Amino acid sequence: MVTRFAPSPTGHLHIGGARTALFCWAFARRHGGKFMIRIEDTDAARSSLESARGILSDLAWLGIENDLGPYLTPEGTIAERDWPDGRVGTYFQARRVEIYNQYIERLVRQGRAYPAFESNEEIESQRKAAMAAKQTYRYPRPAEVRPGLFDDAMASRWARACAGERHVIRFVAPPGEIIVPDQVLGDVRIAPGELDDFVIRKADGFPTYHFAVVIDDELMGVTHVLRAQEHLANTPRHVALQQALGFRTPIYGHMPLIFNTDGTKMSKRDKAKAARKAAKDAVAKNAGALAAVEPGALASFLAGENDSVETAETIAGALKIVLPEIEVWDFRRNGYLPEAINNFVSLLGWNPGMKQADGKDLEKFDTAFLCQHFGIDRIGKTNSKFDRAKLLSFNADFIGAMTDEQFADRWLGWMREHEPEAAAVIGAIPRDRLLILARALRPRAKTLRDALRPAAFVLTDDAGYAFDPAAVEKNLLASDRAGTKLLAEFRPRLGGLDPWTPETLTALVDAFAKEKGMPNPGGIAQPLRVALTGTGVSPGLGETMAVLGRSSTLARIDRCLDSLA
RNA sequence: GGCCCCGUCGUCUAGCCUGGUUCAGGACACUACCCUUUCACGGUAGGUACAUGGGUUCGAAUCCCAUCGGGGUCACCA
Repeated sequence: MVTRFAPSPTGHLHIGGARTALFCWAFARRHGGKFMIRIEDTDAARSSLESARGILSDLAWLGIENDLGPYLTPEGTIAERDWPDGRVGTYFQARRVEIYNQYIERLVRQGRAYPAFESNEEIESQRKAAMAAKQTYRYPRPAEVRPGLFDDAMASRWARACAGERHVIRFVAPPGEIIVPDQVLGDVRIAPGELDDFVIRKADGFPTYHFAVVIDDELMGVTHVLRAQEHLANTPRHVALQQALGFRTPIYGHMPLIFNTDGTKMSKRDKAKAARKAAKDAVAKNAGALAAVEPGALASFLAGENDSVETAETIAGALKIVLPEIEVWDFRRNGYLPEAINNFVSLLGWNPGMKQADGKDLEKFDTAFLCQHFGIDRIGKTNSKFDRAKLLSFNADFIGAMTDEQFADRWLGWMREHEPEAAAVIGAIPRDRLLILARALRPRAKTLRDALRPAAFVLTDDAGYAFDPAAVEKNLLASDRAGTKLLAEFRPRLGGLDPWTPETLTALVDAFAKEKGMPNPGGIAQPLRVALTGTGVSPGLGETMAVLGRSSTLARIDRCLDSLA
């Protein structure tokens, strides 16, 4: 049994693609088969090795490993794995053109395909005319083409093509009904005459998607094809081709689509939309808000003339907003965990249908579970919407389930990749304090990036943070500087505390509050918090002071007191 | 528009195949309350769904039909 994930390397790995890959992989694992990756780079203009590398990297990050096809070496180069007998060679379609051409010629000589010489423009104008007349355009097969015959007319067409005349190769669509067997949807029947003579080799000599897929699925031994439902309409073409070539038809399963919550397709354009909206708001409030963005680019972007992701990201950076995540890379960069993505995405269009011991639905599981239980029979038919809030909750749960050690390591690992400056500071903190920091941050973080915000107080030195005027007013100056006075009174008690731990520090604060007859420790905790972090919001004070250490804690209090004196 | 697919809480879904045990269960989100040193975490409680209309049947979320609604696709892109 062989399943495959066959991305075209024209960008990052889309979250929907991740689900497809995950399911194909899990299905192969479940049945002891092989999982293959094939790169569909027959669109020479749009494909790039860079994209292929990115997709492979995202797949590896998710923990999806292929048995066949390209993979990323530790050095960052792309290598390929083949069957032991080397029967496939390469899994990059652009390098397999000669193979496709052999089959093209075979079909032509059997009268099942033929060169066509109309220009793109001719076809395009005919199509437009048909559309204008509200009719479905179907390429009219030339009268001289006789299905199943390679006669003089065909031979002459072939000769013109071989002589270098610009042409495409079209497939002779079969006359009968086509049945697409689908394990998710059931048999889908397409009436006779629905298919026209579609192109199987482009004028540039590359096969079209339809042709390359059919040849490769056969040659690479693919037995099961799981893909998104947007491909369903293509499948009759593939079945027709398989029959003409005498190939077997793999088992198909078309999976429901994934949309945004508002029902629109999840696409890169969502980033542009979000950035444009934020930018317009910002510029309305303050004309100079986006000085960081090149004016010409900004103007055309705001006018909706383009959806440049670069411009969108520059704007997001300047405005400190987070763009909607669409691709795996976005989630990765924003501090999502692969286990959360895998788990969440598994539930889009599939469900294990099991109960936990407490009777609730089982919906938290890892990829090992998926590899044990995934089956086509439980793939749903209805499209789903990508609910970021639920993903976020899953991510938070995975973070919550970590130990402080695990969190510290993974947080740092993420930071080294995505926030090197912060990593330099946090990485220099001694291990014991780092673990206290992890303990303080972990319950407050839904993503790894989230943890950066409450960690702001350790990212600056003792004189490097600013005091939030409102917080200072409320907690230190109000009521005749009550907070300031308490803070000054509390400060000396820190001097002799031993040991300096979150627990002893918390106890010290509590004792002081009690001694002063406060109803709760807030009266001293809040002034202290503002002194130490500059704001009224921070992790628990015990942890905060423990991470800071005695000298920093005292220095920060002194600096605060001095600034108010 | 043609062809094709789909239709259970706001969202993801269980239940549907093998009608009754379901005036429909879970999760996320939401609301209220509790906990609390800020922010979070946590705890408890709550509201919200079988698209509509016809059949079939003693009985339908479950079977059939129609309507309506949503989606995909109609490239020398994949």
